[in-house]
Amino acid sequence: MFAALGDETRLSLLALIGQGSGLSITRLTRGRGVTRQSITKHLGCLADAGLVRRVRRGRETCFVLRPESLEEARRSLERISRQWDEALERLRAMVEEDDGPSRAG
Amino acid sequence: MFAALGDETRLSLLALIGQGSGLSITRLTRGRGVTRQSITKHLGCLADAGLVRRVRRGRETCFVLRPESLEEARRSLERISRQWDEALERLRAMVEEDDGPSRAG
DNA sequence: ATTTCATGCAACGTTCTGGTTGCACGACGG
DNA sequence: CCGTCGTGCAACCAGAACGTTGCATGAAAT
Repeated sequence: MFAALGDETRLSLLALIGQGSGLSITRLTRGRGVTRQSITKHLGCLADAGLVRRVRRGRETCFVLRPESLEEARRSLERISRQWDEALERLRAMVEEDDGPSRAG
Repeated sequence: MFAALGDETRLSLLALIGQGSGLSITRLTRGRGVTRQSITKHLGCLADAGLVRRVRRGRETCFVLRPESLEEARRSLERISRQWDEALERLRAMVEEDDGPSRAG
């Protein structure tokens, strides 16, 4: 999922979808200087990561955001930050004694 | 930066660094089934993305987390979610009238 | 029915990425 | 000093990712 977010095109695509929910592929392709197929692939990638959802509307395929996934990503990041905090606190505790981190792993 | 997070190895590396700050490259390589050089590259990638910082300690190079960057990533995600919320509200406003989103773009 | 529009699929080429090997260098311990 | 440990750098390879072209299909407009 972070891999899906890790591409410039996909990230901007995601932002665009977030702004105007329900945009078609052709619409999403405008002004990017790449072909529609390329965008289609990126969109597939985003959908595959669960970040967007495909909605068929007549002859066009529209995409809508799935905020739940974004939330999930944020939580992952938060978890890592939190580990950092805990590590810091543990470190501080160790410094109190003068033994050192012999069994740190 | 999301690209840096988008790799399984790097993500776990980041988590490990978060747990035991100040781990050396060789230490970080243990039990991964890949060579030290590979890990070195990943670490360079993380450092390049500003997610970790290199700290030279004698003959070994240790890595420490930079929580600020994680925070920044979380904010990006939050911004996109937020856009979604706003879009939703705008959409609702349109439905109130009975015209529909004809000039959505 | 025909034309046009929006897509989907598959094959292909090029560029990145992740991983490996081999070698050189600086730091630590005896 | 000498041997060992932990790194850094460069060359190289295989597989994945990005992007393109060409063609086929279903829906909307005329």
